[in-house]
Amino acid sequence: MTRDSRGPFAATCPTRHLLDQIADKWSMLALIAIDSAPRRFNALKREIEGISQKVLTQTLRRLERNGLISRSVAPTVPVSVTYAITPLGHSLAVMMETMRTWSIANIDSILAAQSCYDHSRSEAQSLK
Amino acid sequence: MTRDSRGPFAATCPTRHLLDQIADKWSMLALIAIDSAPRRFNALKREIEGISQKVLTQTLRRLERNGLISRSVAPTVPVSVTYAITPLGHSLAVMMETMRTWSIANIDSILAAQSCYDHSRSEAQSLK
DNA sequence: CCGAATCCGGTGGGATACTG
DNA sequence: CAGTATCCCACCGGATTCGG
Repeated sequence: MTRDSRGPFAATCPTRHLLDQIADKWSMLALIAIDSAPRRFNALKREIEGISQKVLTQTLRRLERNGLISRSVAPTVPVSVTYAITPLGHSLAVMMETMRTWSIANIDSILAAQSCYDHSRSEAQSLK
Repeated sequence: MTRDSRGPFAATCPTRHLLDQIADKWSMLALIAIDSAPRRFNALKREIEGISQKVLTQTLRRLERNGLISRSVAPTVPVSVTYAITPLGHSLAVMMETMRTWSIANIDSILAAQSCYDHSRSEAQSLK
């Protein structure tokens, strides 16, 4: 965990560092959502189906800490908080969008591979 | 959790489905590693610093199930198992490589944002 | 060498209630 | 509205052992 001269998989390389921070589905989804337009907290919570408010808060904090989104508070009553993408975050979101496109184009191949795999496994199971 | 017509963040859309499967750092690292060249199990374990053999096995199984890598067993003694990338997996790995390039180019910005964020937080802490 | 199986501690994350 | 605080439990993943 100390030597980092052996390539892109050493524990201390930039790739690992980035992956540690944003390689989870909630971060990516939140980034995509905010990239399309600035959003309020509850709007995001409603839009990202299945996320809890606790996890959303944690996710937004981490994205903000990494300089990928910005958080601005309007001193109204009650307070309204808006999250917006930063230039850095947008350049990352572009790649997320590419992945989104890819997933739509290749979902059928993946589903087919899954059912094929599961099918061959259940066969092996039955003749045990 | 049932209606998927409201856009890319509904629980059942392809993006979510893909993210559920591969949006973790180990999957991405393993995919990049295998994409560069076919590998044996222990070679991967040695290369991907910090992963346990249990988690590596789980990760490889999931990638295989999704048709992103292939697993071939050579009937030698002892058995030698080789993992290789599939065309589908390669097309995904290309994007992972793009992210890797991005992370190297932008790691300084991220690190700067982090220390800036942490610094302002510790200030707020001290005058509480 | 490649993996399956078991045990087990830590923690991620859900549910709920409360605050400014 | 936008969180924070607390409880609590499932499951993730590490260590170890065993098998082909």
